[in-house]
Amino acid sequence: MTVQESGAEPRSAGMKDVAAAAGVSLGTVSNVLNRPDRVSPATRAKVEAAMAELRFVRNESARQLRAGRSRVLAYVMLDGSNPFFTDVAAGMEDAADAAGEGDLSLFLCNSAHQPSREAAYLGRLEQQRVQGILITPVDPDAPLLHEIAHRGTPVVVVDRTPGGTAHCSVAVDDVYGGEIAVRHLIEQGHDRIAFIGNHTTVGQVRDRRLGALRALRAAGLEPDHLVDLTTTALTVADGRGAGERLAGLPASIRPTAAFCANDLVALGLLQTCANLRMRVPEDLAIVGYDDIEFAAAAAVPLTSVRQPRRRLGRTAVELLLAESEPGHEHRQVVFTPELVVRASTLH
Amino acid sequence: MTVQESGAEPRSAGMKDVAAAAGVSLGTVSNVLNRPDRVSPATRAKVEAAMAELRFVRNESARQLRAGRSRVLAYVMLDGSNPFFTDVAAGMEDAADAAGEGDLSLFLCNSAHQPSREAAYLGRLEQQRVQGILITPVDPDAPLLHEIAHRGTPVVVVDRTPGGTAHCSVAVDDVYGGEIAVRHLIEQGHDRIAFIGNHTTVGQVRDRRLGALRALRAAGLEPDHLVDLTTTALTVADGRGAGERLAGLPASIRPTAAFCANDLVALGLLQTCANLRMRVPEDLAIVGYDDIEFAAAAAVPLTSVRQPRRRLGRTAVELLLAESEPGHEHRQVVFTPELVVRASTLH
DNA sequence: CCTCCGGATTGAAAGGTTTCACAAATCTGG
DNA sequence: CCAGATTTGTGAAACCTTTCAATCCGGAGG
Repeated sequence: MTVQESGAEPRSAGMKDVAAAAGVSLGTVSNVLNRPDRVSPATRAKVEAAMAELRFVRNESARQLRAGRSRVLAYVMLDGSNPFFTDVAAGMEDAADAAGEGDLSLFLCNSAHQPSREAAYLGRLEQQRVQGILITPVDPDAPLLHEIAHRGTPVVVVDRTPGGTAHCSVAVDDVYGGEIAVRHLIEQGHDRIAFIGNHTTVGQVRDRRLGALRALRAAGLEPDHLVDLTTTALTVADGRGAGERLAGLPASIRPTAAFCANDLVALGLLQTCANLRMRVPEDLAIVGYDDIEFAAAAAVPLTSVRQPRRRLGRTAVELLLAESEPGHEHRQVVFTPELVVRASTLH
Repeated sequence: MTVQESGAEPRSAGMKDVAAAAGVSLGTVSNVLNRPDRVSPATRAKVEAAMAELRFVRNESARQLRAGRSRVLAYVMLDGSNPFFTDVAAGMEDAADAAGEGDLSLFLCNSAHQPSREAAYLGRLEQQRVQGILITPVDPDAPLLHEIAHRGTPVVVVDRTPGGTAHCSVAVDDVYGGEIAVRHLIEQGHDRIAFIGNHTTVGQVRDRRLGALRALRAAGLEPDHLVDLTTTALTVADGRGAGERLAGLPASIRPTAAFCANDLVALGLLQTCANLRMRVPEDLAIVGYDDIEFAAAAAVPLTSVRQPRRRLGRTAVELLLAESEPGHEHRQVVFTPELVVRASTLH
């Protein structure tokens, strides 16, 4: 009963072949695929048998060509090895699964901070006529994003607040996040606090620092109670380096607490403390940012500012899907972060 | 000079429109795109101007339809939030960039351990006629993979060793990895060693444990010098739990060292030690597996078995691209892991 | 002046699916 | 047994690009 025994695959079978094998017309095969209820059970069975026999695989390119748009969403992530972004992506997957009824896939693209790679992905995605692009861009104000949106592919900016209102976006209130972190430290009795991060280069970090200053002001402390330890990036190594500089300060002016621009930095700092026998939180209290899984898993569990990562991702997808609705207006959604207090700040 | 001012985009321009606008034939536009040297500078300029004017975006679906194959690779990853896999993916990106001359993109799909999601992605990718699929499967012996490969889409299995020789694969020698880990512990004077992991359910973990036993045997120790603390998965929480069980053992039989099936478990164990005031490595030496970035960044930097993660990814892509060569034979590449010794095992 | 040549351009076919107006077959109820 | 409604099935057009054989043209060589 098998149809062929030769080893070499004939060029893969299309609907035309299926139609011929089943003795029906092309249109009927299409109906079996797309509107099974419009076709009698008997013919449907015949067609399905033929499809199995011929190992028919639907040709997505042809479908898309006809349809004009694909059923694919893509997230161009800034850094695939940062747990923060993978969690955001997980939220997107959930939303895509839920919304698409199995008919919507999410592809991930990692720009790894490289503008050229980001541009290459964007170009490919646009040519692919994807249903929409989610992106945490290297540069939130790059004109390419506007162009793409303007040419008709919906774009949602994630975890960045683009200057204008040209796209939908989701973000977290970083000023507030900085504020609650430092307010907590002040409440714990600290009044000389290190800020560790690259606030001169990254907008997010600048905002967190502004929040820190606001908390000081609210407590009646001068801005110089915030001691800047500037890093070049936000890696564990940067945290270690900052820790050494911190330890090198004379005890009279050394901060008793540190607010780190992200958890990686905080973990690096924590490691230096362990090396130098500084006790956490007794000698130095530490607050991180992001509340990645490893923050809770550290030797001294880290107090951290939690961002609703999965929620961020889910919302981004929802905004994206809403773009196709008739009278769509771009929305800027801002979430509020939350302080998670753990041992690194509690005596 | 602009062509239209109305707000609504007319359905996006195709090559036909460009040809009309430039006053040339369709074929010429195609030549400008694909074989620019075959076209005179003058006409090329005209055509390029028209493309810019009309905001022409090439339609990838139509290209693919004609070409029969796309220039996309995809990695279906088992767990997007495990740094191990994101590093493997980074290696793949490098290789794809290098090999494709900007003409090959890698998309990431996260199955998150869910067979249904994995199957959905595989179906979509096959229908998309991607150039090849890289996958760390939920179940390495699932028949679906064979079917796909058999229907003509190249498949490379990553970090798993499928039973047969039906695909190319890249993996790491887990038996050897287990062996060097435990040999190291033995050399440090330990002779009662805990093994922490889910070796009954995961092939990789089973192999690591086999290696551990082999090291014991080589040192003339009985297998019962390995104390199994079985976990349900390999998370930080599992590590914490195992740590508590370990601490609960009577001192007379309590192991003085632990070999953890991955770094997450080791980090969890380390945290419990910190809580319970067990010193590492004095009271308990710890070896992890994978050497993720956080292993080095832990409060007590972890000794760990390093897998060549990026190399794994690069090689996988190379194997995949080699599949299209004429007389291709499937290859099983196995890498050798390497022990990275840090403070968690050194007095 | 004619032929031939090579570079530039053209036109048509092909690739696999979806859609839609339409034909055929079957059923409803009078 | 018939008109009309309903259910099934058909055929052709359309989607946009690439490819390739064929045509066109100006110029070189005879």
